[in-house]
Amino acid sequence: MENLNIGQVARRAGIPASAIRYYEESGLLPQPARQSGWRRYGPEVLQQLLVIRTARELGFGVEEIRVLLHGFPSDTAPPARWRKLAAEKLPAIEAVIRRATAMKRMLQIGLSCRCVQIEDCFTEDCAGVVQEVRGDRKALPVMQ
Amino acid sequence: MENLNIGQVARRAGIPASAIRYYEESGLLPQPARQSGWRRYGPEVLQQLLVIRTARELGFGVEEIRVLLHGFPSDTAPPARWRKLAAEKLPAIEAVIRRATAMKRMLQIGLSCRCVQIEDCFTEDCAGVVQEVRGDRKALPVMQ
DNA sequence: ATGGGATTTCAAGTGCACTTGAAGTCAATA
DNA sequence: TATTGACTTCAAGTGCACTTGAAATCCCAT
Repeated sequence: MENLNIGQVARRAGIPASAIRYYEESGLLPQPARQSGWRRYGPEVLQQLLVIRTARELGFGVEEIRVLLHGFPSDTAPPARWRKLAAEKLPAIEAVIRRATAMKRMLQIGLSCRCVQIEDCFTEDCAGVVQEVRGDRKALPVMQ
Repeated sequence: MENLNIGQVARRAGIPASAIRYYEESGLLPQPARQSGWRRYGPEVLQQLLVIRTARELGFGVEEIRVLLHGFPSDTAPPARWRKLAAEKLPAIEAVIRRATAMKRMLQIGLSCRCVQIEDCFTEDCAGVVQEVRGDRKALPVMQ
């Protein structure tokens, strides 16, 4: 009642069991207790999977998440981990926010477009929208 | 002087020539003029690639971008395309913005964490941060 | 006219994040 | 006790977005 097997965890977390095993294999999740071979999870795994899912949906790779959770020397206290992670990741996250906001504006500006052909959107009335939205031409750190 | 071959386009757009060919093959870019086999591009391709790159960096898939640019019946005027795209994509983009903003706050909250072990961040002082940041547990449309 | 670099096509390879399949084991129910 | 469904491992497969390699062709400078 207190412990869950992988199927129950999968259902509650909204993540396939196969992905949970993959996360464990990738070092994102600690190895759970076993009962005659079956994985038994405590409730904290749901919180951990929530963190993992949030980070994945934001575009963090599995390896990056591993570093966040377990990639520091074990004597590194959480505050130091958070500082390092924040220093590394805040710029990328802010770039994501900027670009998504830009894309949103692009769509909204498109709503008032009066072009006759879609090609015109690149050369006429809508021209400048992309530039306006994304002034730079330089590569942005693709957070993917 | 007015027309560019693929290498020059690649350099100016910051996109590998191989990717430009791939975009053409995928129907994102129209087939350019040819001079004895070589692709010759007009300057508008840079604008088009800028749109493509912006969309890609925001997480749109190649197929989605194809639909935006060329996936409508040819008698569909741009305003209708924009409306359809906005209706379909604004929610996803807004979700990205919400989650990225949440992740940013999570990192910032982490900066004031006083946990002794990283596991504590899931159970003690930092607890609730993820929930606070990502109230729901339901699947969000993963925009990748 | 010749060598070097840019380009062509086509097929195959890559990396990530999983997913699927096979063959076997375990737990709960009839 | 027998079946059914959930679970196990391990290897292989998948989908996306490109990238790389090979062999041929083309442009330009010497």
